[in-house]
Amino acid sequence: MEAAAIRCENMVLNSLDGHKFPHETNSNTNTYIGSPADHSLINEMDFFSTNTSSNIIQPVKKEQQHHHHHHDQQQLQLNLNVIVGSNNLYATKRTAGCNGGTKTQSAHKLVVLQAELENMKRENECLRSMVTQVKEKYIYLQRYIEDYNIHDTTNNIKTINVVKEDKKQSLFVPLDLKNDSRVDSLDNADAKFDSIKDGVDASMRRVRVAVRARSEASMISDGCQWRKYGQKMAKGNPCPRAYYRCTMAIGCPVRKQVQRCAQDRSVLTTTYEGTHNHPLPQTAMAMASTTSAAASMLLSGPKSSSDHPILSPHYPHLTPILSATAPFPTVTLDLTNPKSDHYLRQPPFHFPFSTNTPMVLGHVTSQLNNATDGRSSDREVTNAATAADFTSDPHFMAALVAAIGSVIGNNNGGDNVYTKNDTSINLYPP
DNA sequence: CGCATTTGACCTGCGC
DNA sequence: GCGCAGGTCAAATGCG
Repeated sequence: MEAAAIRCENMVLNSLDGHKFPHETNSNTNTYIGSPADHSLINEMDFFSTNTSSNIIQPVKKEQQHHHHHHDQQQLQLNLNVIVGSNNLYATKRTAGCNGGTKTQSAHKLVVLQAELENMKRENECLRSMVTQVKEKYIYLQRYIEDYNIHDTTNNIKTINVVKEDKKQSLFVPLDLKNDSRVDSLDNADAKFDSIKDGVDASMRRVRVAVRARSEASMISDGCQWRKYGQKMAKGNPCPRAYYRCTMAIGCPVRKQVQRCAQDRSVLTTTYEGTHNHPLPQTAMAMASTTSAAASMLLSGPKSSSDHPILSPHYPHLTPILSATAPFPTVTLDLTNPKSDHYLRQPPFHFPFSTNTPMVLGHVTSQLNNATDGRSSDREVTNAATAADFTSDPHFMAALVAAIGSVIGNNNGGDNVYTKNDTSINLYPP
């Protein structure tokens, strides 16, 4: 805070360089404290110098030499004296050697002080005007940066943080300006930065990827460490829903829900939410990259349908679809359908997760996440098109293939191919 | 005893 | 405004 105040003081003083003060045009009659035209520092004034050829007010050079090493500090003090007013100046002059003069001297002194006061008032006006200009320029730049970030929020979380941090470092609001309405706008801008960042973070955390798989275990092992923090009975499902949070790193926002399917108790639905903020073991990379890619896709929105891959009609089981019934955008990967034999010619596929019971990988399809309550809505129809666009994203599909490859345990290092140019998935080449 | 799990209470958003 | 459902918290409990 103190450093910021000093920096602002320097900024204001620097901004005064080259500025022409009103009194500069009248320098023959008076010498002014802190005048840019007179860079020699004046600590005290000898109002009663015997040197009649000089100006009325003479700087005391001896004092200047004594305090040369306190240049900046004393300049600040002098500016403070200017603001305080004439009383302090009068006291200063008394200490400069006034031994009590005649009435003529007092009258003369009064005239000098009044003139001094008037000029100081003008100087203060100039300073105030310059501070206002600096402040207005800052607000303009602030809004410019703000608008720039609003129009580029898809991949700029880091940008927002950097700009906000820089804004905090550069922000200085003088105490006597805090009641200014324009200063309040700075606070609003700051709050707006927070809301933008929080909004992005919240949306990142709310995007979900659900995996349906057959397992007799209470929870599939996906390579991460989880801690259970709650359990609830969900409506329409006699099986409780368990809530877990990632404990591999402090503050990791990733959470998951585990619940058995009401129609088929052998099916376990695991819903992931959020992105890990820490390195992951190899066994957890596939699933994490899938959820991360899905989250990114949902945030960036559907792409143009003009470049749809051919995989959707040929591999309908690899078409993730947004959930319409879930409260948040959700992509469900269904690994339970036995019709997968038609597509996957290497049965049985053993689930690599550390469940005690091997699971037969079924039809690798994606479907609406309505397994728990069977509800449907109009949103399903509208989201179907969105989901079709969703699958056209090569990054998401690459991550999806990686996850599926790890799930089915048949990823033999490069055989499972998905390329942007081919826009197709070849899980099992001939 | 420390850590993980359980479980009831509490909060929040949404629909009526 | 009220009730419901989903989600989270935190004290109580269990276990190694």
